[in-house]
Amino acid sequence: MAHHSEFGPDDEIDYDGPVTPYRQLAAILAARIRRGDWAAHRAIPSEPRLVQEYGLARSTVRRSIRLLVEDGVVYVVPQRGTFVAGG
Amino acid sequence: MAHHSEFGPDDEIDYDGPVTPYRQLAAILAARIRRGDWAAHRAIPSEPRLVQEYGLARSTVRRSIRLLVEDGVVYVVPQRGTFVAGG
DNA sequence: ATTAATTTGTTCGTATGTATC
DNA sequence: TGATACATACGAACAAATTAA
Repeated sequence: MAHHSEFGPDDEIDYDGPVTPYRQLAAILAARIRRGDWAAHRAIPSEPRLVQEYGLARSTVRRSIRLLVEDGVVYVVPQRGTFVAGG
Repeated sequence: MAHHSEFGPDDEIDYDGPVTPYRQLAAILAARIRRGDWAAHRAIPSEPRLVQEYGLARSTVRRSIRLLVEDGVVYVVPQRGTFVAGG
């Protein structure tokens, strides 16, 4: 039995589940940030990188990032990258 | 002779019987879920798919699903699909 | 100074779900 | 029954800015 919640972020996208892929990716990235994969004001992987890593379309990846921005988890610098928000 | 109850769910809709088609479909789907065709939190076939598979109108299919929701067998996620309920 | 590579920004088209009328 | 709306996902193309060679 896993030690995370029923719909918690795993590391794989589930297309047949009730949670949309873009929300799954957002949860995954948020979890990785909390876990400390990237520190505050450090860049998370680029959009093409996330596309490759999770097998999603870029438009979907961008939707995830938009969600994370709205939640104050990350911020985007145009033509530069997406960075972990923080104190 | 079949090994299910007298009016139990078959895999075909009987239009001449006493049970309404939408209740038949609901029973069929419930049986398929019990049988393990789809696990908990997995999507069941889409409405258009069920329309095609069972030769029913979409409104009828939706009525079946509503019944299954009321019975706690499945739950619907708007703009996403219908999923098997489960602990 | 040029060029190429990288990264986000934008738009279009197609497909599939459910929701609604 | 049929049509339309809304949300989502994929794919592709191009623009704009930055950075590195």
